[in-house]
Parts: sequence; C-alpha cells; structure tokens
Amino acid sequence: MARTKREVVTEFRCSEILQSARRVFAEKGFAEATVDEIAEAAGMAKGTIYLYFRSKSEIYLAALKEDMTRLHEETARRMQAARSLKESIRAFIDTRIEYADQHRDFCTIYHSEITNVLCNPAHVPADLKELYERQYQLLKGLLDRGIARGEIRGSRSDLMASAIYDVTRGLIARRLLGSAASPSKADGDAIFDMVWKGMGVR
Amino acid sequence: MARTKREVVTEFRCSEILQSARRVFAEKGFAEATVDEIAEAAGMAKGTIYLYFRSKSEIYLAALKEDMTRLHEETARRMQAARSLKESIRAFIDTRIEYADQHRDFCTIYHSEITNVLCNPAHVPADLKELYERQYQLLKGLLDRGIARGEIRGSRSDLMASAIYDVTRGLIARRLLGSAASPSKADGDAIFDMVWKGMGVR
Amino acid sequence: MARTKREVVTEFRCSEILQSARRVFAEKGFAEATVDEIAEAAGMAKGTIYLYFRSKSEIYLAALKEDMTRLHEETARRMQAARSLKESIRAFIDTRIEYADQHRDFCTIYHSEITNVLCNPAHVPADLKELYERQYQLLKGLLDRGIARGEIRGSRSDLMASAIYDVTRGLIARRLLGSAASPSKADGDAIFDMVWKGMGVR
Amino acid sequence: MARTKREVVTEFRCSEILQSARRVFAEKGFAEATVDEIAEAAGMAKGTIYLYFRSKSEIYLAALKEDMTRLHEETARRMQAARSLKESIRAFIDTRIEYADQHRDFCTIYHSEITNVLCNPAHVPADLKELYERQYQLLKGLLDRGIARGEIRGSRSDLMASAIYDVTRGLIARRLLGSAASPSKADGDAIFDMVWKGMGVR
DNA sequence: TATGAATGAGTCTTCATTCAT
DNA sequence: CATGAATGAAGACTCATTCAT
Repeated sequence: MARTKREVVTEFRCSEILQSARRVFAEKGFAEATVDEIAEAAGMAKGTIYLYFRSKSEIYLAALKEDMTRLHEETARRMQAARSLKESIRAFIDTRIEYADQHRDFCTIYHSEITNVLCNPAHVPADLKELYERQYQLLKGLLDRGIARGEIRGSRSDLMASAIYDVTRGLIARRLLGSAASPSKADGDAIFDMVWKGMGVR
Repeated sequence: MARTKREVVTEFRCSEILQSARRVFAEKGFAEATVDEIAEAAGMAKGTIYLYFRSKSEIYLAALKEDMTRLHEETARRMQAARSLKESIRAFIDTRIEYADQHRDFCTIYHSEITNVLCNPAHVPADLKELYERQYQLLKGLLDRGIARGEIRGSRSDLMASAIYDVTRGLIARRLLGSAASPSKADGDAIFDMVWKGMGVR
Repeated sequence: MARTKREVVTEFRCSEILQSARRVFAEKGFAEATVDEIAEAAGMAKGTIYLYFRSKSEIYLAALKEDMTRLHEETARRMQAARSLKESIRAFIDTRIEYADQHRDFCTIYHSEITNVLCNPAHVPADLKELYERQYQLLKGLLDRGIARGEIRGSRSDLMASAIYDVTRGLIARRLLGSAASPSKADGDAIFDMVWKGMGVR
Repeated sequence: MARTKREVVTEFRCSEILQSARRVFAEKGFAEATVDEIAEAAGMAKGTIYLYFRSKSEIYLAALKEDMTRLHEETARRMQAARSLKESIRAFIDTRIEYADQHRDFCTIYHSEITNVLCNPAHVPADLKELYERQYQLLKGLLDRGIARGEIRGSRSDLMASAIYDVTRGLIARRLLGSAASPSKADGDAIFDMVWKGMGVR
C-alpha cells in the first residue's frame, strides 16, 4: 500500500510535467523549448524534472506517446462500435476532430512530429512509428474488408487509407489555426462526403 | 556593367549556399543543422556565408522561398495550360509529384515547415505564409469557377481545395519515404480518381 | 545508560557508512563518487547519511582518519614490541604491508590522499596532516635514537625516515595493483634488505 | 608556408592553454578546476579553449603527457651520457629533482596522477601508462645490465628500480612542499648514497 | 530516527555571429 | 571579397544538501 502511494505520486508528478511540457513544446517546438521553461510551467525546480525523466527528449516522446495512445484507443473504440463501413469511417474522422479540439497542444506537437515520421524516419523512435502505423492500419484493415465484401469498388486501399488520414489531418491543422470557425460537425460532414464519394462505394 | 558582374557573382554565391543548405537542412532539420556544415558543404568559409545572408534563419527561409516560388510558378503555368477543370486539377497534382521527385531535399524541408505554417503561424514570416496561401488559392479559384459554371456540385470549395492539397502532400511525403515504389503515374492516377469522384463533378 | 544505547547505535551507523564509503571512494575516487552510491552501498537512504555526517567531505575524511589511526596504532604497537632497531624497522614495513593486504580499499584512498598531503597541503585538514606526521615521527625518532647510540652512521634521519616510508608505500601500491604476485614476506625481505644496507648500519 | 603559419599559431595557442591549465590543475586538482578558470588564466574566452581541445580531460591529459615526455627525454639523455652505472643512477635522480624544481605545477599534477596509474589503472589512458612504464624500464634495464655484468649483487632489479623511483618521487614531493629547504645537491647526495648502498654494489 | 522527493547552484559544451587580417 | 579564429550567451544535466513527512 505504501508502494501504491509512491506510485500515485509519481504518476501525478509525471502527468504534471507532461502537461506543462505539452504547452511549452506546442508553443516553441522541441528545439526552442527549454527544460527550465517546462519546469517553471510545472511549478517545480529543474532538478525535479530529472527525477522523473531522463532527458528532454524523453519528456517529449512520453508526452507524444501518451496522447497518441489515447487517441488511438479512442479511435479504435469508436470504430468498433460502428455498425457499418460508413459509420466506421465517420467515427475515425469525428474522433480525431473532437480529440484535436480538446487537446490543441497535443495536435500541434503531433503534426510536427508526424511530419518527421514521414520525412526523417531515421530520427524517430520505433514505438512512435508503430503507433503511427497502427492508426493507418485501423483504416486500411477496414477498407480491405470493405473491398473484400464488395462494398468498395477501388483496389488501392493503401492510398484510400492515406487519403482519409491526410484529409482529416489537414482539416484538423486548419481548425487549430482558427481559420475554420465552422462547427466541427459541418467540417466533418463535408470531409466525410468527399471521402465517401472518392472511395467509389457501391 | 561592373555592377552587373558583381550581381552575377553574388547570385552565384547565394545559390551555391542555398543548394548546400537544402541538403543539410533536409538531412538534419533546422535546429540540428549548423552553419559550419552548410559552409563546408558549400566549400567556403563560415564567414563567407554571412556576407550573403544575415543569419541561419535567413538562409533557411531563402532556400524555402526560392523553391516554393519555383514550384508555384510551374504549377500555375501548367494549370493555365490545361484545357479543362479536370486537366487543371490533374496538372496541380502531377506538377507537385514530379517536382518532389526532382527536389527531394526541398520537399523534406517544405513538409516540415508547412506544418509550422499551420501549427505555429506566429513564428512563420509573412512572405512564406503568402506563398502558401497562393498555392491554395490556385486550387480554390479554380474550384470556385467550376462551381460557378455548374461543373461541380458541392459548395465547400475551401475544403475541397484543402483536401486536394492535403492528399497530394501526403502522397508525396510517403513517396519520399520510399514506401511508394509505384510509378508516379499510377499514384497520380489513383489520387486524382479519388479527388475527382470526391468532388462530385457533374 | 539510555545515552549509551544511542551512542552504540550511532557508532554502528557511522561505521556502516564509513565501510561503504571506503568501497565507493576506492573504486571511483572522491570526485566521481556520489553520496547516493554510498547510501545505496550502505543500504540506507541518502538523508540518513546526513544524520551522521555533515558532508561528503566529512565522510571521506572520517573514513581516512579512522583507518590511518588504526594503522598508526598497530604500527606503533609492533614497533614498540620489537627488541632492536632492526626488528623495529622490519616491524614498520611488515605492519604496513599486512595492513594493506587486509584493507585494500583504505590503501587506495590513502595513497591518493597522501599525495595531496604532500602536493596540496592547503586543502588538507590539520588532523590528517598530523596523523601523517606521526607516522613519520615513529620512524624518525627511532632513527635518531639509533644515530645517537652510534648504531647508524649517517646523519640525515629525516631523509632516511622518508625513504623507508616511500619505499614501503611504493611497494604497497604496486602490490595493490596485483603486479606483485610475490608473497608479502619475500617483498618485505627485499625491501628491508635495501633499506637496511642503505642506512649504512654499524 | 601559410600552412606553417597556422600551425605555429595553433601550437602557440595550445601551449598557452596548457600552461594555464597546469597552473589551475596544480592548484585545484582536476575535479575542482573549471574550464572557465583555465580560459581566464589563459586570457581567452571559454569557447576558444574548445577550438584547440575537445574536452577538459583532453587538456589535462595533454598537459601531463607533454611534461612526462619532456621529463622522460631529458632523463634518458642524461642517463645515456653517463659513463658508469653509478653516474647513470645519479643522473636519473638529479634530472628529476631539477626538473621538479623548474616545473612545480607539473609535479603536483604528476604526483596526483601517478598515484592513479598505480591505484586505479582502469581509469588511466594507455599512453600515460606507457610513459610511466618507460621511466621505470629506464632504471630496470640499467640495473639488469649491472647485474649481468656482476656490478650489482642483488637479484630483484624490479624492486630496486621501484625503490629508486619511489625514493626520488618522495623527495621531490617533500621539496615541493617547501619543507626541504636544503639545496637540491645535498638532498640528491643523501638519497643517492642510500640507494647506492642499498643496492649492495660490488 | 529514517526517508527520499525536491531543490537549484554549478559545469561542461555547443554554435551563431563577429571581426581583424 | 574571403577567411576562420575568437567570442560568450545559452542550455542540458548532475548532485550535494535540505526538509516535510
């Protein structure tokens, strides 16, 4: 039970740090952010940070990983709850838009980093790549099944999955910017409509 | 005329520097790249770099701007040469895929930076934002005209333009990764097919 | 009597700490050793260390002092038990070789520190210097008496004492290294033989 | 020729740095010395130091190595110039005493470090160990030849060499301390006398 | 008394930028 | 114009020491 208490404290500290780190990284980017700033944002001394994380990189990665995992889980959950191919794709798009609206800092970091997954894969740790890949497979697997069942006419499930992913990602980025003042529902509708038609269903 | 000679030399030096800078920035990213490396890659002394550019940032921005301008011009030229809405969109996609295949370094940098245009607009200089905006308007204007002419059914030209942009961008990123071994023609076809259907033409 | 109990506990704790400290300091040297390591080696929390010692330095010094005192006492005891000048010098050498074989950690620290007594006397606390001086006087006094009695021809008891001390010290250092696989007896014999002849006795 | 000029400057800078480093390291020891202090002592900015040396350790080692090499060369030269075994040993002792009187900083560092060669050989770079070994071999080789020629009676040339080395080292250390106000000649005489008699010559 | 989380001063090292040659 | 040595500000990380529990 004493063990549990320590664990609770540790977890709390870590999440405080990660929360502050997200803010700072989102605002400044990885390179410009300093550990001092993160510590100050978290209301603790720099040394304390190093009790919970080994390095600045580790903080960054941990923050990203935590959020990506949450996003993945939520996306997967809602896609599984869907009754049809259509609903499932819709769930993918909606989950992400909503998550982005609720975790703006995460999205800023995420979009920067995902660019690197694609552009400099050598510098990206394996577990992050895997998290990215899993998201993609969520869609690709769905589309493959749709193709197998004859629901979708096309053959390039890879490009379709990527396209859905990319369009959603772009929409979110623009919403973050504030340029898209439209309600998420309207944007999601429009995006989905395009995607759905683009897939040439039935 | 003496003036002209100097200008020619200056221009030549600048382009040498920018060329090397692209290589280095593409490989290491902005933060990890050092001016020393750029100088060495350009075969000149570090001090010389500062005769032509005021700072590391300025080099970065100049390289990016030059390429974006070229890409924009080429895209605009080929879109104007197109005979129809369909051909014009196809031209947008193809130009970019081809340009990316020929200027891999640029694309790596470009994708990183465009993410920032969207995510941290405050840190991005106005002229870069404008270049980005112009690309987007190339598409949006086209679509608006298509809608006005009744060729396209939908109403959200903004989202359509973004979607075309994003899907193309995503495709290019994946091709850079080498994952897309397929010929650019096939990928372009597939992407265009989706986009075209997604727009609900006629 | 309650007082005594506390004292016993305190003494026990201190000696636990000093024992671990010796191991750590011997392995890493003063600067590289951390209080954390000492605490861990002693099986207690870092804070506990500070209940018994004011600082890392103090631990170091206490460990050294304790051992030097013991060594001094043992040396003095055996020298006093000796029947002759010859036996007495032999006792000095043998005691030290044996002590070193039994307390390797101490010797490592001791040799490092004694160097400083000689090289940077300003940084060495007075009581340590005094302990060093006492060892030296043990020899010097003996030799002075030998000279007075006409047993030794030479006049520089200071240099003789130092030489005996230094040769013994060097031998021990090399034995610690493991390079001297020869039995301590043989090494002691050889050293003593040189020293004895070198003193020009009779 | 331009090449030569740069080399000259580099060499000059390095020697400035090493000179200051010797002072600082001698006074504070390796761990307590800071690169800032060395830079200040050398009258240059901290960054400049790093143009010539990769790390604090490298400076330390370079300073030590340079001096040890010089000392070794001088010792070897004077021993070779000697006409007899006796003169040769005398040359060993005298060279070192004189060198120490002229390079007090070096000696302080040297004695600290040599202790580590013996106590923590694992932490000492190979080239330093080799320099130490060479000094020892200078003596041992000499003694082996003396034994072979029947000039020396004993058999333990290893212990004799060590003893000569250790006695000299101890004398120097004490002279550094200022405690030995006697002229180097007198001290050298006395030491040599002991050593010579101790060896049991003829 | 014992703990170990928290602190923050202190250090090495890097690198964009300047400037004397 | 070109050079590259010099600068020094800035930042990641460590660890002796403290103190609330």
